[in-house]
Amino acid sequence: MERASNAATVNEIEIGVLENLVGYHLRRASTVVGNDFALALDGIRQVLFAILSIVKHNPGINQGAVGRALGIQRANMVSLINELVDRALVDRKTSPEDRRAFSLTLSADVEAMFDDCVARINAHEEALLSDLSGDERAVLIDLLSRIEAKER
Amino acid sequence: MERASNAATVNEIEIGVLENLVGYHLRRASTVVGNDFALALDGIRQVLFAILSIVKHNPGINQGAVGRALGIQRANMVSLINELVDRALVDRKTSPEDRRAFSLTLSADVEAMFDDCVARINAHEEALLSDLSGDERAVLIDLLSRIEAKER
DNA sequence: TTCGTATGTTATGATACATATCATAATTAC
DNA sequence: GTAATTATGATATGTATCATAACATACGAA
Repeated sequence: MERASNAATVNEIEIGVLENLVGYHLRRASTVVGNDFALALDGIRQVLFAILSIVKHNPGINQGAVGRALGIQRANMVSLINELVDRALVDRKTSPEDRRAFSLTLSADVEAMFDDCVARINAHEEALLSDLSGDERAVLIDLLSRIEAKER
Repeated sequence: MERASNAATVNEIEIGVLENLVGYHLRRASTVVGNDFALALDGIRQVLFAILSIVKHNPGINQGAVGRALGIQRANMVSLINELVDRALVDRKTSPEDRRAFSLTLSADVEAMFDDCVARINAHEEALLSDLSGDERAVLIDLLSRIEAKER
């Protein structure tokens, strides 16, 4: 290969206005982190871990509330919770207070597995953010949170 | 509703470790921006605009190179380019230098439409980033770029 | 000329995400 | 207290994203 000065073949591709678009960089960075997360966690997807974290910190919560916290539609929560229940990571029993709803909790013995996930995630984030100082990481999370707040 | 102090019903849901995970916030922020992009652009998805930008700034580029620049697999580029060609936004002709490849260029009269997209995107980003100063936006893009560089 | 590689393509499957509709149960309004 | 409204989980459906494997054709290098 290496056919002279053809942008198609070389690494000198101009991305144009994309360069200054926050949305573009968010997308790319999010994908990079998501892919590395998948490699590091092996089976526990980002969504699944997010649900586990919500359930762990809010025992007895129901599907709809988890979905609302994470921006996931009720309809799409069903199979996600099924998946977690099938894998014995989450216990689902009908709520005593509301017979329509399920009360979700982490299954027994999942705490240790959860902590292991956290350790792997910390290592994975550490690897991806090794170029960023502690201050920079805090600034990043702050800036991202302020964008999240614009959701409608 | 409003059933006493049940986390499931109130807005006081603890997201736990997610709070400090860059990956989580990247995902949420990226989704917020992506959804607003869709509302603002009406029909031109983020990917499609990204491709248009690459083609505009690298006339004659081929599909594979565009995909490499954007992190899109060759196989998945096919239907995306088809879509742009069908909508008369991109011209595709076999490259004179390489009969396997297509030479991609913006269709005639698409420049104006492209500029209109840019204007809408700028307005949409301005709305989402209104809480961030110019410095903060620059810092954000810098931090995101440094994460993107970790792709493997 | 042959062999390895690049390009575009097709097929396929997993995941993500939105919408509409439904039955049941709970809440609110009257 | 009954009726209307709303909430919850579920099912079905469709679109978009993204990865992988396999193929034909064309190019480049040995």
